[in-house]
Amino acid sequence: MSTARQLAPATRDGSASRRVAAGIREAIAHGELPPGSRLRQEEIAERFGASRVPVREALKELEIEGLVTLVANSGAWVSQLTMRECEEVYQTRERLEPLLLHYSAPHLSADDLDAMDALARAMAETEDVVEFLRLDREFHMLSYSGGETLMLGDLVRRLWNTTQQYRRAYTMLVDVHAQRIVHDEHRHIVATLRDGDVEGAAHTVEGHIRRTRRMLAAHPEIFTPTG
Amino acid sequence: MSTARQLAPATRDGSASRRVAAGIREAIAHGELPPGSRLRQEEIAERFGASRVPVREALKELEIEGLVTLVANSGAWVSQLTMRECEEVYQTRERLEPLLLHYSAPHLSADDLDAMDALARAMAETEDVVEFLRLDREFHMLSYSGGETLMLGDLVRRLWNTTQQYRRAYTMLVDVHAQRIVHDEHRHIVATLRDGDVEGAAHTVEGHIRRTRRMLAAHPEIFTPTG
DNA sequence: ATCATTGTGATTGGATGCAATGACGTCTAT
DNA sequence: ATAGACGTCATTGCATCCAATCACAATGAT
Repeated sequence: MSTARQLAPATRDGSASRRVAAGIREAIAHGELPPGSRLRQEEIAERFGASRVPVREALKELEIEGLVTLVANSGAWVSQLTMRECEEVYQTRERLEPLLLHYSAPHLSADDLDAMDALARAMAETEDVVEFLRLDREFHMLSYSGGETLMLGDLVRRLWNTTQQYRRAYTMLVDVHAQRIVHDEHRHIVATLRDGDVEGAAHTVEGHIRRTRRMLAAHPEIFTPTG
Repeated sequence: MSTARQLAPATRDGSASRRVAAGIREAIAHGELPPGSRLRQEEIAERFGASRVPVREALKELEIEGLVTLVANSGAWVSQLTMRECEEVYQTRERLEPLLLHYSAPHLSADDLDAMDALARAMAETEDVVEFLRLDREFHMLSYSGGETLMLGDLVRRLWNTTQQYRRAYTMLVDVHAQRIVHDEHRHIVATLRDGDVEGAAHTVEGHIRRTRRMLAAHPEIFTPTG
């Protein structure tokens, strides 16, 4: 009956809920679904050409990840972070990302480092906030791509996802060109990694995150009322 | 028709999947479901007096937590950790638990510290491995109970859950009385917390976890073939 | 006029049913 | 005898269906 269902023709490969979750995740990341947005099961189901069952599983998945807040018999909303909570995520990142870099660094190829360098350069030149954020994320994720970890990699990705909104809000607030120090840090990370100085790179990453945390803390207006 | 269903009489408060997840979690923690066990949806559904829908949501939840491994069109198994993966979890704990203690410590009451002391003493006296593990967990969780965190507390609890099996296997392997150093560390944690030396306590916790990690690494026979 | 109350509609939670996939055993051909 | 192909069965994935709960508005009482 439904035409939308025909577009997703019975793949039955167990990927429906995963596809829905990925779609919602992306919509949140892109700012299409800002924090506090209501998520109606039926609406989502229609959008992705699925029934409500995989949608519910996707929402569950996103809830555990912290991206979505579920209330029984009431509904689902895109999670909002207070400033305090955002700082918690950043402090967690400060501890985990240096560790993840230790896992990843030994397996990064020269090509990977070149690509990181290119991303850092592109960031310094772009004017577009969205592009800036995309490149930044890609830079760091590439630096972590060598680590074949059980959960650490996924965990860090989740932490990035939950704070993406506030990073965007902040970046849109300040001048992109005022972020010169970001580029210096990125170049320094690549340089130390080239030298095989993993500890140094990890230290820079930690400082990089800490500095960003403090920048965010200086702009409480980004956050929800109860900051 | 099913009698089991009558025992869970239509609470409809959205807690079915959560109850199922909690039940499976506990069964895994208690060793009733060892790593590698197959989890059949229908079987679980009957056991908890629910239909397969909440069971699937529970399995999804446990998969994200890392306790269960889901394979599309095939089934669900209790996750197995290699030694390398277990070490990753422990390294993650080494970084996160000191941070969590920083959140918690300022809100711990004198009563909490007394209770921790009592738990540490009880641990030193028990002969039972299961009791030993229960007390150990309670001791640490109590030390973290003051932290009103968004995700850090849950995260740490999850990390404990995924490695519980291997802690038990290790504890059963060695003599309980050989763990004197554990008790010293626990007393030291309580003492430093009483002094208000959070940094010192955090440092001890970090060392405590690191030492345990190395103890586990010395017993590769605990782990699954691909260690 | 304000507050409590009741009823209606929208939306979620959970149960059942059916199609599809995968595993396993059996049969056949070389 | 062994390897490959086929068919059956158990089990999962998803859609549909029904009941319970909640939000909100309209009504009535103080």
